[in-house]
Amino acid sequence: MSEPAQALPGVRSTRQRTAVADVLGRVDGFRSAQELHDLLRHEGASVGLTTVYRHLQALSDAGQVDVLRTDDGEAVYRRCPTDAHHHHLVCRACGRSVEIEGPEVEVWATEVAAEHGFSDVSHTVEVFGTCAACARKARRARS
Amino acid sequence: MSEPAQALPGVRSTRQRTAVADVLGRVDGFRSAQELHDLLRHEGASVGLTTVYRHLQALSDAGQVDVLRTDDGEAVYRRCPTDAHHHHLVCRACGRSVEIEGPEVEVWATEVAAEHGFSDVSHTVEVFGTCAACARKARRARS
DNA sequence: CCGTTGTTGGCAATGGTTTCCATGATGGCG
DNA sequence: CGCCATCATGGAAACCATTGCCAACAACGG
Ligand SMILES: [Zn+2]
Ligand SMILES: [Zn+2]
Ligand SMILES: [Zn+2]
Ligand SMILES: [Zn+2]
Repeated sequence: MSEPAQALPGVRSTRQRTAVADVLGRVDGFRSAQELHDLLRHEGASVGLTTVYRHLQALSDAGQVDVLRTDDGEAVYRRCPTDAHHHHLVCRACGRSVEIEGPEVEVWATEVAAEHGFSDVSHTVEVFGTCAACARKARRARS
Repeated sequence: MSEPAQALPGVRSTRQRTAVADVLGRVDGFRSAQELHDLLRHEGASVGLTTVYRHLQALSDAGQVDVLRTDDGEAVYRRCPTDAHHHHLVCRACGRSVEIEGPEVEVWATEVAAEHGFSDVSHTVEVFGTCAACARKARRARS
C-alpha cells in the first residue's frame, strides 16, 4: 500500500476524471450518462459526452460505481457510500435510492443456484417503488 | 367472464400471432426478439421483425411472457410454464433458465421498502450462472 | 524544447427498438 | 357477391443510447 488505491498505473487524474467522479458524489440517486453530462455542462465544468461514458465505464470496472438498467434499457450509474456488496431501493420517479442488504437473499441465491447445478453465480436484486416525497408530490398534483 | 381471457377485444388470432406464441413455447430459455425472428424464419413460418416485436410486446403486456434485460441492455423473452409470480435462474452462456421462487425474498423486499417509506413496490430478482451443460462444454474446450 | 504516451471530444457508425405508412386480410352488411 | 370499415402486417426510415475512430491536446521525462 505504498500508493493511493485509485491511482492505477497509466491512469492520470485529469480535470474531466475528477469532474465525473465529483458529480457522482454530489447526486443522491442513479443517473444516466446523459443526465450526468447535462449536469456537468450546467455547472460549467463541461466534459465531452464520450469522455463521460469512458470514465463511467472505468469507474464501474473499478467497482467504484454501481450500474443498473432502467425498464427501457438505459444504463444508470450511482456512486454508493459503501464498497461492500449490497442492493438498492430505487424511486421510479426521481431516481433517489437507498442502499439495502439482505443476508438471507444472498444465501437463498447461492443455494438455489447450487441445487440446479449452476456455477459462477451472480445475481441482480433491485427493489423499485415510489419514495415518500414523490408520493406526496403526486397526491398533491392529483387533487 | 363470459369470454376466454386471452381473446381481448380487437385482437384477432392470426397466423403470425400464433407463430410467435408457439415458438416461445418451444424454446427452453430467454431469447431475444431477433433470435425468435430467425427461428421463425428458419422454420419457414416467416414473420416480419416488426410483427415479432409487436406480439412480444402484447404478450408481455398481457403477462404471458416474462421479459428481462441482458447486461448489454438487450431485451429477452420467455414464456414460463407458470403464471404465478416467480424469478429465474438463467444460464449466461445458453440462456436456458429455471423458474425459482423464494417466499423469504418476497417478504424481505416488501418489508425493506416499507421501512423506508416507499409505496407501489415491485422488484427484480434474477440469478445468473453457468448451467452444468455449458460448464462441461467450456471445460472440454479449454483442455 | 522535443518525443512519447495517455487523454479528450466531435463525429460517424452500430444495433436494438419503435414509428410510419402503404398494402393486405377479415368480417359485417346491404 | 361487392363494398366499406377495421384491424394486422412488414419493409423502410427514424430514434437513440452507446461505441469506435481519429486528429488535436496535455503531461511528463529527458
Ligand atoms: Zn422519488
Ligand atoms: Zn446480493
Ligand atoms: Zn447453459
Ligand atoms: Zn418476487
